[in-house]
Order: sequence, then C-alpha cells, then structure tokens
Amino acid sequence: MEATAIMMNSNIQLTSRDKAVLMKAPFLNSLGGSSLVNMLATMGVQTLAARATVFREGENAEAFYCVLSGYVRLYRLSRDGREADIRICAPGDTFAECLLYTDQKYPFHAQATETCTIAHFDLEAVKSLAEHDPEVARAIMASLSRHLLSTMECVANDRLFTAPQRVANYILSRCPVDGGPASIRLPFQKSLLAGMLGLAPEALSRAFSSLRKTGVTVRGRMIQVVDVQALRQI
Amino acid sequence: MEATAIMMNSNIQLTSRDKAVLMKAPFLNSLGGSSLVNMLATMGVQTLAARATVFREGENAEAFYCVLSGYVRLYRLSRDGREADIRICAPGDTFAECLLYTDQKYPFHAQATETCTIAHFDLEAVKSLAEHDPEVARAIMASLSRHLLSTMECVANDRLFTAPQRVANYILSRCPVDGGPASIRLPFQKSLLAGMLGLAPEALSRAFSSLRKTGVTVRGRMIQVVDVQALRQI
DNA sequence: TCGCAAATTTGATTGATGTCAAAACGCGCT
DNA sequence: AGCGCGTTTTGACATCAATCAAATTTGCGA
Repeated sequence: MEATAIMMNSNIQLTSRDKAVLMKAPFLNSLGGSSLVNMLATMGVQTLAARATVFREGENAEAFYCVLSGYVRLYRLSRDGREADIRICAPGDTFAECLLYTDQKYPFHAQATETCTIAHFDLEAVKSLAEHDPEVARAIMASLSRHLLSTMECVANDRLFTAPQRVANYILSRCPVDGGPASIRLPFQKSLLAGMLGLAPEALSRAFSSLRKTGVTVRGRMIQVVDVQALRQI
Repeated sequence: MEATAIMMNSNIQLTSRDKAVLMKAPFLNSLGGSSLVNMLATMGVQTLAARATVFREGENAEAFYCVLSGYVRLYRLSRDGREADIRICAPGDTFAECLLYTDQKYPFHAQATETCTIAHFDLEAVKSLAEHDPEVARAIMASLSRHLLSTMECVANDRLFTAPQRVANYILSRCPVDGGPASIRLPFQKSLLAGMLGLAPEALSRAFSSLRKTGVTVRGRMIQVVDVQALRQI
C-alpha cells in the first residue's frame, strides 16, 4: 500500500520505451488534451518481479491495469488446484477494465510472468472521468470492444481447432503477410504460449513437432517457416 | 431492406412481454428521459422464423441487436464445415455491440434457433448518441463489461471443467439458491445447451447420465435435482 | 567456457470427447 | 389415444490432449 502510494506520482521512473507503449496503447492513443491529462493524473506505475501477483481472485477491485513491459497472465484455479489461463496480456494491453461497471471483486488471478512494468488506474476515478468526458468513455468502449472480440475469438479457436491448428494460427498471426518464408521470435517462454492456447506444455511441444512436416522449424524461441501460405492450409 | 425499413417504426408490433424484456435489458434499464427516447428512436424490431439467419460472418455490420424473445445463436464455421457456438443469446441479451468501435464486418454468424423477436440499433446512430450522451455511453460500457466477463468465464469453464462439471454448473446457475431439492425446466432444446457448453449433443447426454448418481434426473426438458448442495461438489 | 537449474521434449499411458450409426424417446398433431 | 417425425440416447469406436516420468536441451551466471 505504502509502496504503491509512493509510486503513484513517480511517473519519472518510466523508461522512454514504457512511455511509448503507454501512449500507443489502444486505450490511450485516441485521447488528447485534458482527457489525456486527467487520465494520466489518476495513473500510477509499478514494477513487478517475475511471478509476482498483481491481484488475486476475490480481492476487492480497486484498479484496472495497462501492461507497459513484460507479460501478465490472467488465470483461474479449479478446486483441485489446476490453473487455466484466460488471457495473456502483452505490452499495451489493459486488463480488469471490465470491472468499471459491474463487479467489485476481481474474478481471476493476475500474475507477472517475468519482470513487468504496469500502470494502474483507479476504477472509481476513471468511472467518474468517463461520466463527464465522452472521449474517455469512447476510449473505454473501444478497449472493451477489442477485448470482447478477442475473447470470443479465443472461445471459437478453442472449440474449432486442434492443437496444431491453433499453433499454426498463432504463428501466422505473427508473420508478415507475404506468402513466402518467414522467421519469427517468440516474445516469451513456450509454457506461456501453451497456456495462451489452452494447452499443456507437452501438447504445445507435440504440436510444434507435428508442424515440422509443414515446414516449421523451432529452435529455442526462434521459429522458421518455409512457406507461410502452406501453413494456412493446416 | 424494404421490409426492415417498414418495421423500423412499427414498434406497435411489440407484445407487452417483449416490451418488458426490452426495458429490463441490462443495456437499456439504466436509461431514462431523453437518453431512452433517443435510443428507442434508432431502434427497429424484426421477427425471425426458426433457423433464420440474422447476419452472416463477413457481412458489413450495420446494426447491433437485442433479443426480445427466443434464442439467438452466434457461431463460427471451420473450413471443413463444422460449427462452433460462441454464445447463446437469451431474451434481454445484446449482441454485436462490440462492433461499435472496432470492426465493420460481423465476425461470426448469427441465427435464430426458434421463432424470435429481436430489436436492432443502427451502429452509427448509437455511436453518435454515445458521443454526446454519457448515459448512453455508460449503458454501452456496462453491457460490454458484462459480456466480456461472461465470455472470459466461458473460456475458463471450457479449459477448467469436464462435461459433467460444466453441466452441473449450468444447472446450479438456474437453481434457486437453497441447498435442498430443486426442479428446473430447460428453456430450449438440449442440442442448444450442448453447443452453449461447447459439447456435442451426445456428450451432453452422457454428462446428464453421469450426473444421475449425483441425484440428477432428466425427463425431456425437466431436470430434477435431489440435493443442490451435493451437485456443487462435482 | 563450464555447470547447473529450469524449461522443453519425448515416451507411455489414461481419460475425455468427437463421430457415426442405430435404437429409443418425447412431443405435437390429428 | 395413437401416429409420426424430429430429438435424444446409447453403443462402438477413433482421436485428441492431459498426465506422469524420464531424458534432453537451453540459457544464465559464475
């Protein structure tokens, strides 16, 4: 609490990269003038160690967040202790902003998967900003819309595609659009990608190896694709 | 097009039940005065036959919808023609409102599962309403938030629970809260419930029969639960 | 550069769910 | 009350992915 309070106004600690991410976040990039100023005034920044908890399911929700660097994992636990990832938040993503108008408890756990910098915004403060400033409301609606779409996409992917297909989709989503060869680098550990796709790490590994025959080569975090077009047929 | 235009202002055709549903929809029930009047002015109503298409994936998005009676199914197709339900919309639910600020194409198919009455709202019109009327913006944010939460819930359920557990959760969600015996009636066909839970109809059927030993009896659309408390332990 | 701890892969197995076909059932209609 | 069609259930099977355990590999820090 004390530490958080201290950090509230110390936006000085933001690296220029973090600042760039913040301003390009879908949630802020449409704002200007006083809307932006007011929004930033309610903001605080915090740095989290790897595996640190942002919040736990059931805690009172006081803020929503925007990832500046690193990746934050949202997940739920079953009674027997198994974890299921609901979303992996990349730099620029916001999370828990869906609590602005509904619940007062966080409905899932949030954990930093590595050293992370995140901005937090007081829910009450932003709610009243939104009441008075249509620009802020617009930004929030746009952000919520984007999330809802991507979450529905996630449901559809889980229900429609097998593990190799989901992995292929992920690779394609990070490939330049042309149809030739491509090479990408995973921005995080494979176990995180596995959770993101709703798979056990072993299943991800097997999915990669089943994609070898389609021209996908994996070495560490590097993924080489012989023919992007061919991958689309999976 | 012509038919739709004709219906636009003929809200007379609304039954009193439909009207009640409309006004209690989470999306409208916080509105009053001119906000409500303006909103309703952009609204049109249509009646759909069973299995009728509301819109198809890829079509230009011009409206979002609110279900007044019946159930609307949102789904995607895989390349080989399999269908996966993304959401089942009950009376009072809105759908495709996530396109207000993002896409211009519908990202899934929408189909009436039975005779349905639905209200439609022009996306552009509501967007400009929201720009000027914080109450409208608030209603939209609340609606988007609710959807986002329930969709995340859906992802978590799919990833965390087996078929019998999901069915038990569904039953519990429609049971009065006390711990004793309960009896509920499904509001739709079992095949629809199956899709809603991400299951094949056969899997739903087997899930029901595996719940027999926990005191769940199914006859047609009637479901009897001996002990609601016991069902929670599944 | 070496060595260790963590991450990933591989193998063997189990469990859960989809698929296809056929039988049984429920529901509305006459 | 009986008929008939569409829905649901059941059975047999195939497939996919989770799990557990063990072998490798990777990446990092000394």
